[in-house]
Amino acid sequence: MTQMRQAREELFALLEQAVKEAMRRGFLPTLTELPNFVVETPPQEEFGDFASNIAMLLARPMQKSPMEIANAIAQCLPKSDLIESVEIAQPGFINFRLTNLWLHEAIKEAIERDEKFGHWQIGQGKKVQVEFVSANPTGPLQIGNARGGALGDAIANLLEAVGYKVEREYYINDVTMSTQVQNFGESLEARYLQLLGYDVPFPEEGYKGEYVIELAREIVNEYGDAFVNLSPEERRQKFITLARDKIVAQHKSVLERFGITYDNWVSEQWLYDSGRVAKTIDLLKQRNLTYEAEGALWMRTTDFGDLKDEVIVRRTGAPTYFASDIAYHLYKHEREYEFVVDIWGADHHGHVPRMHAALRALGIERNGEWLKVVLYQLVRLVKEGSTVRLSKRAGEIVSLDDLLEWIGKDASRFFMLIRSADTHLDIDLDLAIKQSQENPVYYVQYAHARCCSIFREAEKRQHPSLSKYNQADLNLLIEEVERRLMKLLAQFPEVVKESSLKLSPHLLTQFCIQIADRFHDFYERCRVLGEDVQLSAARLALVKATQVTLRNALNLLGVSAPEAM
RNA sequence: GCGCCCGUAGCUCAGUCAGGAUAGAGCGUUGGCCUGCGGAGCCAAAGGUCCUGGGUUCAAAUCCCAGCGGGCGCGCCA
Repeated sequence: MTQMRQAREELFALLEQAVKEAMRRGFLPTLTELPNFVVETPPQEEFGDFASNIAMLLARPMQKSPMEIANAIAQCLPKSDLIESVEIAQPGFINFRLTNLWLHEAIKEAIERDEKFGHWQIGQGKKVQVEFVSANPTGPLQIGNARGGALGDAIANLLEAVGYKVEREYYINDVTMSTQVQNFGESLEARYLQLLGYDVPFPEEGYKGEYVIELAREIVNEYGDAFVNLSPEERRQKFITLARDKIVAQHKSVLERFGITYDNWVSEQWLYDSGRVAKTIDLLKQRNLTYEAEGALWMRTTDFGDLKDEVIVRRTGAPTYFASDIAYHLYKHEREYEFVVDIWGADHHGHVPRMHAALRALGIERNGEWLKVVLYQLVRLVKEGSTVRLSKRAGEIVSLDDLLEWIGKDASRFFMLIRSADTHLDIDLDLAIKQSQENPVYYVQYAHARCCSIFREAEKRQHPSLSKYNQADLNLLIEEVERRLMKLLAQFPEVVKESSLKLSPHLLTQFCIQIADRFHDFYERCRVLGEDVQLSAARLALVKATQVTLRNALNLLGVSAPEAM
């Protein structure tokens, strides 16, 4: 139980008691049931620490004005050493200003729990899965994949923080008979032969990127002309496999540089080879969920909320992507996850109702809570005020490698998580590498480094407060900036919980910026290492709590928290 | 045509799911602050038809309906 939660719940209970007492004394009409009121953080500092809307919600059933009700409740509030003062405000809010006790407890909590500060046991160790990036092995990962990666990994971190056991999974869309994989293998084959001096045509719809030539060169270096004399079928097959393996290895490597390590890599081809796709199709048939039409096999997804039925086996006899994806989700289900999260680009949003329909049809979906899909919108890069244009046709793409080279891992991840997933994202490359306050990544990391620097300075000077901050008297923190900072730090566990349950890391990113803001504010006004040892110790405790909070928050986002910059 | 996402300050966006107070933040702009722990900083000001129009409500950026604008999807591609 965090201090913030505890304070909130205590107020909640006090309000309930007060209403009952007011009814008993006849100040208010008697109701058998109370409405679902809230105790929340008010929008402005001067309204106090917490506010409740209970009086306004009671106005209708009680046939009295909210102000009148609020007054009656305030009069009947039981005494509590939590509350400093209570105010009634138009149109009927009850505002509480609390004593600083809970804030002090929160600071101590941060210092004591250290890297566990902000963590919860909500997940009770249940197993969940987050699947993300899952690109076609036909080329380098791009900035869109980077957003998916940053999101997926941060969401995984957040779910871990609230107590789930999380597996990160990458689904390789490597089906060799798929048009794209075939095409890619053929492109690679053509480049290989061309490098060896053969005059072969490049496939018309082939992958024209420079990276294909580079891969071909690698193969020439490793295998020489060993594939020239194979039969065309054999050679093609060989190249398709080689292409897949090489690209998957590259993906793995660049994702590691991006700070992402997966627990599982699942191959779509394997779903076929192991018979899972065929079994899935049989299962759908058995359950009478399919019908044949126009030479293809369809699934009745419309019976389960989809807009149109979907083909699962083509006229050619080849199963569709939808079929293997059902097989894939059945495989996920077999592994007994409490729920699974899929991170997809917004261009896949048409796939969402299909998958939900299929899972409902198979009885896997329990009230829409098992498969959680997070869709993210496109990312654009902006440089000198204009969009960095991408032309896939010309083979010019901005890859994740490029992004990492230009702005580095921390800035990439931070910016990818600064907005909610379902909003378009512009990343200003000039801003992202700027080492100044304008750049939020630096601003936040700098705040952390500054906390560390204060401790370094204290050690250097052997400041006597250093050994005392663990038992500091936090009552000495009386400045408004100190209180504001404490209040924000106290919110951290709830922010973690909320961003986790909403699968919304950007809430945490925004929180980081706020902390940095208030910390710099504090730093500017309050000297930490001064002559008053007791005061210094108290402020050092606040700095430590800030450091812990920032470090934990940044780590959840996958951004490093440097001790010096 | 149908479906999904977005529309909030000059710019980029929080806030919308769970309706509450004078709608917030960062950047930019303007003006100010610094001899001590990192100026890689701080303060202040200006800046808004919350896309439009209806509806529900004591109360709407938030919920409902109808439009408008932008993006995406609607394939026996993945």
